[in-house]
Parts: sequence; structure tokens; C-alpha cells
Amino acid sequence: MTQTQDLLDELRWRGLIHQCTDDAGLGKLLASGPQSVYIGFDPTAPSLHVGGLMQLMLLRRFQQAGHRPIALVGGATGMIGDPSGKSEERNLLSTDDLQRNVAGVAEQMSRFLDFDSGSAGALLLNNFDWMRPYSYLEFLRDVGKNFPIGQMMGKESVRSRLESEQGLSYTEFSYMLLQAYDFVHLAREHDCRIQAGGSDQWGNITAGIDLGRRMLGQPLFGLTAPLLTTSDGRKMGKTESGAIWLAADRTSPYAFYQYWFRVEDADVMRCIAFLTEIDREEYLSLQAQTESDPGSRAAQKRLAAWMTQLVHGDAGLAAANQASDILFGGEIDRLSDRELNEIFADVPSRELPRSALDGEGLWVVDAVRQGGLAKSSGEARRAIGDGGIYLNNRRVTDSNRKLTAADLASETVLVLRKGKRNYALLRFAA
RNA sequence: GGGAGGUUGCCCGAGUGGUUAAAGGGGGCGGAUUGUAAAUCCGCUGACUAUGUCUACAUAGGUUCGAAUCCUAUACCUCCCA
Repeated sequence: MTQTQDLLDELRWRGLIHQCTDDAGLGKLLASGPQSVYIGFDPTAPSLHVGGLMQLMLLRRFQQAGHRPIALVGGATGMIGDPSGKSEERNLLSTDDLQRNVAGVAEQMSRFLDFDSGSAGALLLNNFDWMRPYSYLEFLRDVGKNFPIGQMMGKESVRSRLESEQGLSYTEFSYMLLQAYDFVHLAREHDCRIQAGGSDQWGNITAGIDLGRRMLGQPLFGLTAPLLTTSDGRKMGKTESGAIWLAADRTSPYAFYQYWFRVEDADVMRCIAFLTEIDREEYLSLQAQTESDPGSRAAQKRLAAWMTQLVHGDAGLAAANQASDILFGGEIDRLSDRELNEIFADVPSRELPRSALDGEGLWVVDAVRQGGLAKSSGEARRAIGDGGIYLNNRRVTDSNRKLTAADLASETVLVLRKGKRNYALLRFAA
């Protein structure tokens, strides 16, 4: 089966293999026929963000090579909280929140994985289903018995927390038992012998492998991918205003597109390798272009288009493109409320009475303040003096300017901007 | 318990009776340049429709024509001696 070799080669050139418990063994297993591979997802929110996307793409690559991906949402483990990579004890989510999150995340996954194509069809499982009926006593006898405390204490996730001032509760300490048991459960019920995950999952994965050896006497395999970080070590997918989500109502297609478009040169190729299915040939040519002609942002454009298309579809990509053209193009004029609302879906807006535009009109300084682009009129005046305020993308030079209905960009909306990309809308409905 | 010093704007930090809304730096925000980058350079950075007024240098009083600057009390911080 050459596909398997292709898969591992693919993962390798993309830099997606951080650690593997048994390189040779895994290669042999994958070559022996279609396998099941599982990755766990934390249902901390009703939508996945960029971090989860990385894992989804990994599963997707396995599926495309003919294997069966299992996406495991942690309805049970999410109640406990994984201490890996966390410096503080987590707040526990309520059962209701969890169920809502699980449902939301499951819905999103269907866009990346094929859930109905027979033997390679992806599975979506929730560990709440098998953990709920498991009694504490039975669990301690069956599973807990197989965990030497010494080994548990040696895990990085435990050690670092014990050394910190935060400490670690018994609940979080027990987390790895649950995840380890998940692996055993999947091995038993779904013949799943491979667990993948981010490199921060290494400890949990190996715990599962150990447990599999003890409980099933069966070798299991683990594979971790590097974390998606920027060249200076920060996690990708975060902005000052929060995470980049996959859900359109949390991060608009435009904002999503812009996030990737603005990735730094030093990071863009890694993003393409990790998150897209752009092939090696094109990858190399984009890399060359980034080096020889960084100004064209060819790699960023390709990345942004690819990602937006996958996550938000053709329509989403078209909307993002249109929005980008308008926002970074010339004046905003003669648009409809509908178009503006789509383009500025995640821009703060403020409702004002239509009458404010009557007569003398609305003082531009007030408008800037009302739109939240300045905290005081003094600040607004200064910004105008600095040439940093734009009305419908046209610079405002006179701080005494009054705005009237003639200044509206559409039927009822007026677009203000401060600096390069801080937009605010004023709506004059009735 | 006794003694010494400190508390300045978002942060650091000058300022020891008179243009001090308070030097300088950092951060932030704009602008130019640029690639919607980095670096660099420039401007702004208490409030008020504003050649002026008001509010501000831990808090509350006081001295003075005039106080961040002097005095008194209070709070907090640092150091030293018990």
C-alpha cells in the first residue's frame, strides 16, 4: 500500500511529526491496512478555534490516506480539565454548557471529515457515553490499579504544576487516567490503535499506551504534532481581541481571512505546511516567492484563501475578498445596508437617532466619540488633527465638520475609521 | 516597640515655593515610508466646541499673593535597630 508511505512522507515534510512512540512499528501498522486514528477535542466552547483546526486537519490527512478518523469530544474529560500546559487549575464547566459545546463542535467537524463513507467514514464519539455509567469504585479497581503513582508524578504536566504555587487538585491529577482509559476503550471497541495530538498531549498519550499494555496486552501507538506557534514562540490563532474561531458568528469570514493574510513572513510557510493541503511543489514555489518578493505576500494570500474557503466555503471566501477590497480600497460609497452589514459583521456599531443628522448635523468629533474610536472629544480632535480619522474611508481634515444625511455610506450607515483598520459604524435607523 | 527614607500622570522616573498640565524614557495612539510586514523617522498622549476655564503630583487640613515643592495629621510601602 503505497498510500501509507505517502501519508508518513507527507506528514514528515510538513513537519507534522513531533514525536512518535514507535516509528517503525507505526509504519508497519499503517501499511498493514486501514487503521483507526483518534484525537481528542476539548469542548471548552461551542466552536473550535485555530488550535483545534490543526488536529482536525491531521485527522483529515489520515482519512484521505484511507484510514478511519475518530474525533473524540471530551464530554467527560472536559468536566475534569486537562492540566497539560495549563498553569492554573481550571474552572469546571457545567454539564449543560458542556453538552451545548459538544453539539456545536460536532457540527463543525462535519465540514472537515467525511462521516459517511463506509469503512473509512469518520466517527464522532463522546467519552461521556462510556464514562457516565462507569462507577468510581469500578474505575479505581479496573483502571486506577494500573497507574503507579511514581510514574504519574514524573509526567511533565503534573510536575510543573506541583512545582508551581498553584498546585494541582486531585481532580486534575486524575485527568490522565480518564484520557488513558479512553484510548483503551477505543482500542477495545473500535480497534483503534493510534492516538495523535498536539505535543502537549504526549504525557496523556503515553499514559494510554501503558494502560493498553497492562489491560489489553496490546501495543498501541502515539503520534504528536508540534504546536502551532509563531516564530517568537506565541500560540497562533490568538489576537488581542481573542481567539480566532471557526464559527462565522464568532469570527466573521472577513476577520478570519484577514488573520491569515496578516501572518508574518516568518510564520506563513509553517501555517501552510501544518494547516493546508497545498502540495509540496506549490509550497516550495510559494516559499521561493516569499523570499524573493515578500511584498507580494503571495504565500499569505494563498494561505488566507485556502483556509477561508475550507472553513467558510466559496461564499465565505467571496465575502472576505469583497470586504478586503472595499476596506483597503478607496472610498466607501453607494453601498447598501446589507452589504455594509456583511462586510462589517464584527465591527462595533452604535445606534443614533436619525434626527441627529438633521439641521446643522452631527459634529464629527462627537461622531468619533460616539463610535468609540476616542474616549473624549479632546482625543477625537487630536486624532483628526493627526490625519487619523476617516469618514467612509475619506480622510477628515476639518474638526469642525458637521455630518448630515449626505454623508451616509448606505441608506442608514456611516463608516468611521481611525488609523489603518479600526472601524466603527454609526447607524441612523429611525 | 524605636529610628530613617519614600508615595509624582498608563508604567518607570526627574522635579525641593513662582509660565509646571509637570523634564526624560517606556508603553499606547496617529502620520510618513512600506508589503494591510519589520525596522526607521515625525507628531500626539488630563478634561471641556478650548488663544481660555477646570481637574491633577498618596489622603485631609494648614502656611503663603502663590505649593508637586514648606508645616501638621492619616494611610500605605521600603530599610535599619530591638
